[in-house]
Amino acid sequence: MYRTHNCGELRISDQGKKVMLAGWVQKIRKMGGMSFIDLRDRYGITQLVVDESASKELNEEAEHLGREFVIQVEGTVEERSNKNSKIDTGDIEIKISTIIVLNPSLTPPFTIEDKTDGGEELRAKYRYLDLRRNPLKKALQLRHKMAHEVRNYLDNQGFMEIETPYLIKSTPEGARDYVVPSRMNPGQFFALPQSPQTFKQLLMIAGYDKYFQIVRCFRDEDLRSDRQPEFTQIDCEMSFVERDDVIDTFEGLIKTLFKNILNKDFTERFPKITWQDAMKYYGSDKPDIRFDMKMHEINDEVKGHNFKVFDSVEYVGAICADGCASYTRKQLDKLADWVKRPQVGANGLVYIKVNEDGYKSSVDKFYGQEDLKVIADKFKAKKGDLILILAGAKDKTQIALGTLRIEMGERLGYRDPKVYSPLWVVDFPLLEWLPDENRFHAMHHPFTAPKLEHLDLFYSDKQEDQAKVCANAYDFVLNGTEVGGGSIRIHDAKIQERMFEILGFTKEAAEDQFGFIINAFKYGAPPHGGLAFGFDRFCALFGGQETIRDYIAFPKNNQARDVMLNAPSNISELQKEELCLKTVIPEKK
RNA sequence: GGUGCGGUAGUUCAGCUGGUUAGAAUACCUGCCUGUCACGCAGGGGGUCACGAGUUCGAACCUCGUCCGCACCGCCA
Repeated sequence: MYRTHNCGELRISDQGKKVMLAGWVQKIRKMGGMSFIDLRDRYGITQLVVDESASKELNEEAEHLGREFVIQVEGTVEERSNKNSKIDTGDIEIKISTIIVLNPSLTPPFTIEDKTDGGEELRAKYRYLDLRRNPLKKALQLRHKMAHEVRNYLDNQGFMEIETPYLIKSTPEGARDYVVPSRMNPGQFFALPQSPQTFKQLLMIAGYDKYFQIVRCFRDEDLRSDRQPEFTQIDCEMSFVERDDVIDTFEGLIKTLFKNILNKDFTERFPKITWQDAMKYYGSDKPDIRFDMKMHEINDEVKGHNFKVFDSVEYVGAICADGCASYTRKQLDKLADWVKRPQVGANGLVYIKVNEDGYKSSVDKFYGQEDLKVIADKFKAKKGDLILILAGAKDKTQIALGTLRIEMGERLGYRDPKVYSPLWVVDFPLLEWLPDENRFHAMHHPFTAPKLEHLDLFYSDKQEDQAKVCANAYDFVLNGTEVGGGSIRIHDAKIQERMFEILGFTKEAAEDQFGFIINAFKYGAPPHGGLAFGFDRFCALFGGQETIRDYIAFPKNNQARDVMLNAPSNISELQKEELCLKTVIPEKK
């Protein structure tokens, strides 16, 4: 037996007990005749003490311990003379009688503390040491609890968790696939799933009308702080449902998570806004509605004043930032530079300050006090507010203004990670035009049903009609992050065939890529729909973080490498031969 | 593919306009210390200034290239 208790559970009520503990040496404080040792495990820290009553041997043993040694001790629980209110076990200490070093440790390359001195790269290389730190421990605990709550809720609702294969067929739509060569089928490849989309639909056709799976998905695309090449979805699908049935079911799940994990009650229904309105008022399909600061078009208010920039563009829009009229010329110039960076892409920035003594704008030459007042009133601007105006092509400028809105919200402290503002974005466009490829692609995925009232447009020959078709799709958005998305699916083989037609598939290509599901639709496919949550993002948001890396035990770095394993790596010539692979690395220009 | 920031002691960083024996904090080692919990005090060791080329009497510092990390844009149905 190594231990009778863990390092986080002993209390003053255990006083006098003989106990055995095992764990890692967090810190040793030598005080001359006596030593204190902080012993750590997953559950907490318990102070061990070796004092004058201990033998010489024990004192010596204690002095030769180092950080992160794994030790086992025996001793008696005693009340401390100096208590430490910062830790749960702070009222007691263990007066130890024996120390056994189970395993020594090299000095770790960074400190195993809540606030470590290690940089990200180093911590990634020694991930197993980083995982000993509290913040990561808490993150993984949160993730475990979330997964547990999800399974519990969905099980109670009658959902079945069914596993689907990881070795599947590569398809041209969507993200780049990770592929796996097949030894037994020389020259051919499996793909790892970007999501179990088609399988869950086949399960609906098979009659498993409530399915879910907490499942790994793979996408070979560039990384971000909230994007990993392998990530986890809570993947769900239901039969005999309409959009609001799905939304209701999963709003229930989300509310349960909020209640049981964060103890937050959401009594109201989550708001629903259309994609159109999201773009119009927030310049984003995943609006952060923790703060208002809505965008408004001001074409009518600004055109016809001989200001060529505004007169010549498709769209002029603005936001009103509370209390920012105090911005200096220098600050405004900097902000103008910021919006002109390629990442934002605006051409310039016009401002109106609402000062005590009237309006002051960067376009006073063209607009009088009355003109500026009309604009300010549209935003209900108060004295001290700052109106920021962008102009240009509508789509691009709305997005740029949305980016500026987020920046101003950030600066004004409106993006508190402890405040949660969930919403549903609905009525996405079904199709998106790809000018470079001169074709449509499915905005969500090619199995998404068009809204019934748009079927006429869907069957129209005109591309401008097709572009107007709305999808029966919905995203769940939390604090400006897309956390979930789904749709009612096509369950009619004819509509599915039409969809592939619009997407530019020949009959043969559609048959080749998706024949299995088109065929399945012919054998009694029920109406169905579902959604999938990005589980890593969900966990990160609940933990108040923007980056998902801390919520994944062993994540990849920016270059999609595992720096601890040093993977990916080369394989042997024999392996390559068996897999019919030959290395050809294209030369760089 | 692109933009920005960065790479100096085990670690996190400072190092100004090119001129030093390249510093600080922390970690580590040694000694002292009987109530610490960011213990304290004294001392010590520790550097391929990412790599390569160039400019210069002289480069951690300037130029060019390469590599690596992070954030973002493109991309991610």
